[in-house]
Amino acid sequence: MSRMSVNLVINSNLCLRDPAQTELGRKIIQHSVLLIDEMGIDEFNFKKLAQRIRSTEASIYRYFENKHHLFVYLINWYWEWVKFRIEMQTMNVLDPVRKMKIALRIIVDSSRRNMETPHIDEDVLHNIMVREGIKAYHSKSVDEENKEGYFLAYKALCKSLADIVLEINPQFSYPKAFASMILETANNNIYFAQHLPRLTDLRATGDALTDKVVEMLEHFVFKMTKIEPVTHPEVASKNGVTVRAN
Amino acid sequence: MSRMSVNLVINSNLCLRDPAQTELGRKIIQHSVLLIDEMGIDEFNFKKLAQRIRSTEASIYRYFENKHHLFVYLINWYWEWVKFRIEMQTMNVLDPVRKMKIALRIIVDSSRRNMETPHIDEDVLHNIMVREGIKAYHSKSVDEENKEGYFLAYKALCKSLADIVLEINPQFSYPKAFASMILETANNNIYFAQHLPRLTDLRATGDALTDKVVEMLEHFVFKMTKIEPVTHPEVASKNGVTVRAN
DNA sequence: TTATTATGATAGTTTTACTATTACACACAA
DNA sequence: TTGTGTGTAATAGTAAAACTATCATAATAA
Repeated sequence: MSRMSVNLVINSNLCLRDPAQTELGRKIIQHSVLLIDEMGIDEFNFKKLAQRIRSTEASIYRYFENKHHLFVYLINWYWEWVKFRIEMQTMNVLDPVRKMKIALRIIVDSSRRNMETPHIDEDVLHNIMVREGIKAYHSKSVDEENKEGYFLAYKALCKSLADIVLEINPQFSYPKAFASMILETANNNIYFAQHLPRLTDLRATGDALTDKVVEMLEHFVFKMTKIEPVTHPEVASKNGVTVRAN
Repeated sequence: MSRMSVNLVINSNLCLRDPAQTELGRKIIQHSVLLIDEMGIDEFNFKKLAQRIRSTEASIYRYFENKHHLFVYLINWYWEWVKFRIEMQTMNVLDPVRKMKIALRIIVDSSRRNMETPHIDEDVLHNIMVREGIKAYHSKSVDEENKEGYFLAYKALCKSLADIVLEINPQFSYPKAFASMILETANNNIYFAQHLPRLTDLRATGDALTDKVVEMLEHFVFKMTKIEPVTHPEVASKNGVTVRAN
């Protein structure tokens, strides 16, 4: 099987010149991912990045207005990548429940068995997303940035997931809020398990953690959308639940 | 009815000297809340705060090591305040469902009908929490800060909520993950409704939005914890759900 | 060839995030 | 009274961050 090499299209407002087109641009992307993972977005700056890739601050500023734009570019790339994988892998799947399971695994997992972009380490980018991705769209300047279309990829991803929810249960009342909740909860529980374990029930690391997060999200999704049969009728009856045919 | 004036105890590691004890300290807290709300935490700095309160940078540095500590102090104060209100208002409530409803309203709403701390505008602090609160615990330095106990208030709040979940359904598999999800979802959906409406289904502002968020969270909680009777058996049967006595 | 583009080298500015020192007002204690 | 401690202000200064500007040069396209 040959390796695919896919070029995701990222909102061109986010960069002054397309970094995917040049050697230096790709180096900027590649090493900014690695550096931000190493030191966090707060410590990261263009001077350190320039030193790392043996270029200059001025050259980097020719690609990105500032580090926030570069950061949002990376987060956007991540969202596009997740959306792309979900679309690819659910393309010919008819059963919405199977579709949802596939989507959930992709959302939680960064494993790159099926795709490769040479200059981006998707696993490392996933780490950044889990730890600090939320900062891309929580700031005083959201509204302006939103107008520039910086968050279109996330909104599209949310819509994809919401659509699967509606396929499972067309009567579901809050498909978009539920979809965004699942997306955030996926990242949060990885983060909490790693750093603030009192905020989650999941105790594991690496692939085992991935599996547990997926399992939990499936439990939430299928309980909320009422696909799973009620497995504990004794609890249900204790709480006064009654189910009757119409 | 007389006004209560409650002094919440905040982790003393977060400040160099207790700002609640002095005139300048209280001014720092009061106006940092207002300034951060106005300009966002990124634009905010001690120089601007010093100018606003007609003091000096050096004086503010005697209370807080840096602006991140001040920020986490404020977020901590918020968590303590929410926790305090939940404890007060559910103290003599036996029914866990009523308890949950009270807790959810407090989590979503910042209305200060029942409490007052003269130098803190709780509504404005709630705005900050909704927009940027998440930044308090998403950084490269979480682990060190967690060791210093900076997030104890949030963990305690999460536990309170998880305990109510378990009171409603002692068999529930993920009480803590569910509690943290609800806490995050409350803030996120207010934020999304205001700034990224494609990420939620709720369309409203002000008190009407508060009501809708509470309604949605109740729907999520009671559907997940299986307290509400199944109201749409036709959907259930369509999805092949069967309920049988043991 | 000439013109254009991409990058590098260098230098400079402004703002941020601090640190250090001194002084002074005020309370309270000996 | 003197002395001690506390809280605040004033001032000055440093190091790094976040840019901006200019010029040289190498590669490349017309």
